[in-house]
Amino acid sequence: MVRVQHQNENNVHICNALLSYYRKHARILPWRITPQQRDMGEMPNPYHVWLSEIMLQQTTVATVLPRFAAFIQRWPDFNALAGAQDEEVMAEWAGLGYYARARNLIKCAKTIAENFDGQLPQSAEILLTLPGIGPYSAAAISAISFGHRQVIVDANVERVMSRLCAIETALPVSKPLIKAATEGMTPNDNSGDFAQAIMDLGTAICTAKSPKCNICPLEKYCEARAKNIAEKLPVKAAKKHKPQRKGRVFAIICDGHIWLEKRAEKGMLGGMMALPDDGWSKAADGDGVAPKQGDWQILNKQVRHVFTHFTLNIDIAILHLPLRQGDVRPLITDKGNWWQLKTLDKAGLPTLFSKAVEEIRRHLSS
DNA sequence: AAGACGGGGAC
DNA sequence: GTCCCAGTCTT
Repeated sequence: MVRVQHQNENNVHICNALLSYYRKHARILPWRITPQQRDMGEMPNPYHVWLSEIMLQQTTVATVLPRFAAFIQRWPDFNALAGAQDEEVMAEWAGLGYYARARNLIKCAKTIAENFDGQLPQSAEILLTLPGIGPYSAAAISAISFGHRQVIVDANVERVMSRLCAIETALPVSKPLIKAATEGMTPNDNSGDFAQAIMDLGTAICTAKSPKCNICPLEKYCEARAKNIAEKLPVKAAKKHKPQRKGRVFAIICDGHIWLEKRAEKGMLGGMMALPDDGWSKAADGDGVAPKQGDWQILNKQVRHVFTHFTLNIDIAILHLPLRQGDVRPLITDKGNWWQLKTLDKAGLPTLFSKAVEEIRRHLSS
């Protein structure tokens, strides 16, 4: 059909424009090789690609850069990461958010070390079976690491394709349309660079707000630009109201140290070291009840923190507890949980608890 | 199909 | 404040 033929030719032009843009303007990132290096037959380190893709899920490049550097320095390959203590990895991930990623990162590394001889499998189908690797990551890792032809759809691709094709159907209903449009445009060779080209374009030019259409290499192909609706796309479903929650965290202090608990593996902040709380992390306000009897002091300053599905205001309760000389036994609370004694340091804690520890230190030094 | 799941950066 | 981001997993 004429329509399809036209579509295909146009796709080739757009694809070439993107690859040309990437050749000239690709961001230099530590987990990438340049298009020129790829020309020379070089391939990126699959461990680096995998680690970066997991870290980049819902997380910006600027946030990932220092964390990626710390991880590859401490654990340079799958076997090293698989051999690490789980707690060390969780602590190194602290502050990055979405902690299920860290738990799955550990599981995935151990699977690769044990079942795949420390080598990342190449096929997207197998990658998809590994913990923490979904449809996007499986396609991206397979294409970028090993040059397999994959159709890669992330938030950048969704935005760029929605605009290129003037898709006015709202996400996520439009996802199949976007996937089909991307499939028709993805080259047989270099689908990894093609996707990364869209990501770089989406970050630098085809941005969510105030896209720079006047300097876009795809301007003449963009249907949304022609209709002057680029900034309105993609349409998204209305977001839900974010409820407010309140609660309390408890800090037992002894001699510059603090008792922390390891949270359950599942659920919020799962597997992370934490200040004990009064129940706010379980779908409701906290009850304010301390996990251990004593002369608790409530600090004046509250801590506010925004999670994905609720905002939280907590106060901080402090109890000074003398420690017998040399006594480092775990403290057993009235609820039967075990706490571990740690130095009063915000490192290795999720951001909410880092903020709380900051307040506690401020209080103690005043 | 919808909800759970962090945090930071841009405006 | 709002919106967004190289998503995945569970229900």
